[in-house]
Amino acid sequence: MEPHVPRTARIALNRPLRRLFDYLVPDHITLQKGQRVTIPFGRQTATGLVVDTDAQPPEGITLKPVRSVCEEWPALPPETFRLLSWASDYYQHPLGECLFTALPPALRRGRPAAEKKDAYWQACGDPALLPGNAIRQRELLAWLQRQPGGAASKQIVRAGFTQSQIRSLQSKELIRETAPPDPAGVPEETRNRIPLLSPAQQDAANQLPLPGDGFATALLFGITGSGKTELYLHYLKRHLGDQNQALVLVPEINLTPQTVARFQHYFGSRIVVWHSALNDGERLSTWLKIHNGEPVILIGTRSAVLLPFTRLKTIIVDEEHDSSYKQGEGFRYSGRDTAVYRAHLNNCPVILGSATPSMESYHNALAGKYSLVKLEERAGTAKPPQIKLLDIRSRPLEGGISRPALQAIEKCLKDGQQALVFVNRRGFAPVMMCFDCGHMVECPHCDTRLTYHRRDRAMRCHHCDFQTAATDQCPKCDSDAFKPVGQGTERSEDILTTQFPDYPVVRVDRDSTQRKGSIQGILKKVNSGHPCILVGTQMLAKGHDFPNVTLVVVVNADGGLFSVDFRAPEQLIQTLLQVSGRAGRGEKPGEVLVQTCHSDHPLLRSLAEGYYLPVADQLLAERETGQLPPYRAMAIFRAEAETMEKSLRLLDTIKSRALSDKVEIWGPLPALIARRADRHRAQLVMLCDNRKYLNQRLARLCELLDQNKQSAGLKWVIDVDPQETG
DNA sequence: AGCACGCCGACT
DNA sequence: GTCGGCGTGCTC
Repeated sequence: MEPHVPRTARIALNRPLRRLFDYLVPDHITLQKGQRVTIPFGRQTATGLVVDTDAQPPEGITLKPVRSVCEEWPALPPETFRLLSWASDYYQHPLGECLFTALPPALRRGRPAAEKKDAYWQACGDPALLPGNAIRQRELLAWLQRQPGGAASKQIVRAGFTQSQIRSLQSKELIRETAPPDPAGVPEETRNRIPLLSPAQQDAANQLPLPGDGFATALLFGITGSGKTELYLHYLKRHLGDQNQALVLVPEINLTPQTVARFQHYFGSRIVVWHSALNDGERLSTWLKIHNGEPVILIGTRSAVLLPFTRLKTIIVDEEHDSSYKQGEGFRYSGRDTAVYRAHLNNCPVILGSATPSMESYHNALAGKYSLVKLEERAGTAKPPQIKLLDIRSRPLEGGISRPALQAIEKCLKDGQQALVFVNRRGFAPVMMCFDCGHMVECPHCDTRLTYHRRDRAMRCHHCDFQTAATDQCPKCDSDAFKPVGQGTERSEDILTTQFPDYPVVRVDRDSTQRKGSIQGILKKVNSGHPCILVGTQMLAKGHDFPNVTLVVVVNADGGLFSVDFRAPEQLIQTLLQVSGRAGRGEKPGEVLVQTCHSDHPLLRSLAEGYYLPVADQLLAERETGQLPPYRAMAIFRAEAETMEKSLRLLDTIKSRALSDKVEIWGPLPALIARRADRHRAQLVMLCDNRKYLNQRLARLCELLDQNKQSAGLKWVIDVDPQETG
């Protein structure tokens, strides 16, 4: 008879540890991968996820038993589990933290996987029965009597009452629980409603890979205004099937009520959203829906790709080039790339849509890994805008705007149309400067200048939380000639207001849209069609549609042309085209004026032709010459410590361990912003034409770094496929 | 990440 | 004399 072999489970915890822990499995418990358990961990009790069963436990350690299972089913279904294991390995991030990011906050904290149902209350008694001192209870009862169909506890609390007042009224039987009313407002799916496609759209639609045909990636190159969204809607309507799930990834800024409403128009309550503004309850409820296999179409941002879909049949990644798909800290995954891998695991199609595809996706399309589907015709009768380069060398500028641009704006307004002034603020924020001694105020904790905020006359650091009141005199020489410089939107707004006093100037940027709902007000005003000038940054380039804008002026296009960041030119071109797309939708043709000091720059000249792919070809050629991504895989080691020497020394040891003729190493060098919040930062760039090899090297380096304990205060991270090279 | 253990400064 | 600062080390 065999000796009794105890059953064990290998468990991952939500801790920044590149280690797993083994536990005994009591006889009455059976476990499978992805299941959530409660375990003793040190002196505390923790929630863990089963990663493996009956693995060989390390010797010389007495295993503790698993305390209990949280639920009988795996919180992470097999495909989701494999996706996260892959991501942990690919991005060199601890498995436990990766797995836990796929759980809603409630489940991370060990709460049960059940919805707390929100009790619904209805008034049913006479307020006269209440004692005279129960003023708030009487008010609540009166309030509740005014609510037709009753109200949820949540609403009652929001109206200013408390849970204990509800309980008191319940015990006196003056209110009773009722069934919640049917969710109103969201229409049911209208089965035969389907968007009408133009011949060009239909042609593109016919080329897309279908669910059921297995894994395939399509790059849908659709110019702005070509109607990609109709295409998605049509595709899902035709091919998804009513029992299946679909995932539509969008950048945070594009997940607007308008977008959601457009999807709801065709799919009603099948549409479900996932984004950063959801609260814990909403997150849990949506997560459970997805896990249960309800046939939803989920529109979500980056992290939606990690949800536990069980009937996923199609993935769409809209604006696939958008850099916000890459998480910039912690688990630094790319939502887009993870979506492609998910489609592969799931054997289903994935559609990457963009008017300005990323170099990565375009390269894959050219290499035949992705199919390239083109949609190069604007929907309706709209014509593509004319892009003109306006060389501003030795031209006088007012608030950053040249005479010819002002004249164009004037003409546009006189013709009864709207103009959009785009301030490309990459690297241009207003700073306070002394015009006598040239002094600029720097952050005491970072190697950055403080930026000036006119609204509250404060100077702030964009890299830490330091702020201070702006002074009227130069803090160094006391001169009165201490003024904000730079090309902030506020400056341009001033100039335009004085130049065109008869027309409204509407500023659209972070500051002016922060108040909730104010963007709606702005849109309403602008969409009324009266001539006006819109001034803004990045926000203007994305999402919102301004059908009456016929002129776009780009104040400053040069920021990205000669940057140290190899992705800057690509991002510049994408932004310029994106903002150009704001001009002349509908009947009116658009004009775009790009102010530049380098009108002979090949990229800009190519852009002025109005077509993206030739510019993309040029950008790709530059990447190939430099052997940069996507031609080689890139990873960055970043280190920070209380001194630069410490950071550089660590990276030097990493470099010596990583040296190989297969890997090219740059640095170590201080980061672009070398000191941030009093920490000194440096980085080491690694390039390799064999991604697998680089990945193995990185894994080995992590192992070594984990074994040798670092001196205190020294922190390091790996960024695979970095978006920011500074 | 937590949490405990541990060894040095200002206090009832 | 002790309360508590956060440096260091460990968690199956």
